[in-house]
Amino acid sequence: MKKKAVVNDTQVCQIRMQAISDTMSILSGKWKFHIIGTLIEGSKLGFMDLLREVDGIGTKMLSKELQDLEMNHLISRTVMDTKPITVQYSITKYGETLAPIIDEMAKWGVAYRQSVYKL
Amino acid sequence: MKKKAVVNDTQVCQIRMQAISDTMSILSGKWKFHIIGTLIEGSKLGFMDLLREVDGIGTKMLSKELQDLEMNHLISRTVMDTKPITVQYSITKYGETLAPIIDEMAKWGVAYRQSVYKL
DNA sequence: GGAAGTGCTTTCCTCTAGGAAACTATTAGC
DNA sequence: GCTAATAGTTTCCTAGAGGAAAGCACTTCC
Repeated sequence: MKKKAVVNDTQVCQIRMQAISDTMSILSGKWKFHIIGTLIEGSKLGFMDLLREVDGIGTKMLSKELQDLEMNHLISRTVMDTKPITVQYSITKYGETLAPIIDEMAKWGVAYRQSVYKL
Repeated sequence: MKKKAVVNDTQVCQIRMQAISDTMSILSGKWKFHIIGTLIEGSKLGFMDLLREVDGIGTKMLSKELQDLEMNHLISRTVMDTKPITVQYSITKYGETLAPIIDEMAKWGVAYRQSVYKL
């Protein structure tokens, strides 16, 4: 008989692992953290604004990632009735709940840089 | 003249974004969070233990991810002088500093599940 | 009337992350 | 001698992530 997993074999762990997988799949990809981070800083931004703010991203990726995030209710898209049509993207209340994760990651990243510098 | 980015154009933001990128690149991939999470729970584990605990991972991925993590000083590898040679993997003090990030992600994932359930 | 700005979508391409399976090497037990 | 467990490495394959560039629809300025 095959040995069974022990450490992770409690319900709490299973749920935790599942939760982490969920979070990762929602925030997967190279750009979502940057987009969300940018939208948290500057609340209302247009497509072109984001294209300029998020360094290196292209139109296809931005468009796709924005759709993903909107589908998950993390950001909201509002078409404005302006002369050349404009769109405003902003974080939802729900999206703002990601701030603690982003903060922790930023904190850790900064500490990492410092620890590497010291070596 | 091309319009310039505004929101992210402060030093604080640049550093934050860089820090987030660093963190993401170190924790990139499908498995690192699971491996680290597992090692935080059950401090000392062998290769085969991890293979059983981290559900779905294969030998190649596990081997590669462990090397990555060791290179970044997040885990330590100790070869034991036993009859069939065994290896012990465990988190370093430094690796433990990731716990807050993992906790936040787990918390958020759990909340996400609940919010989806309510809709 | 043409350039330039808005907000995308679509096509085409490449690169790599990740999985399956086979293989190495060593030791212990039956 | 065969099986099983230890800890990996190597090879082969593919699905998908992501980039570059072009196209599309609309408007406004000069």
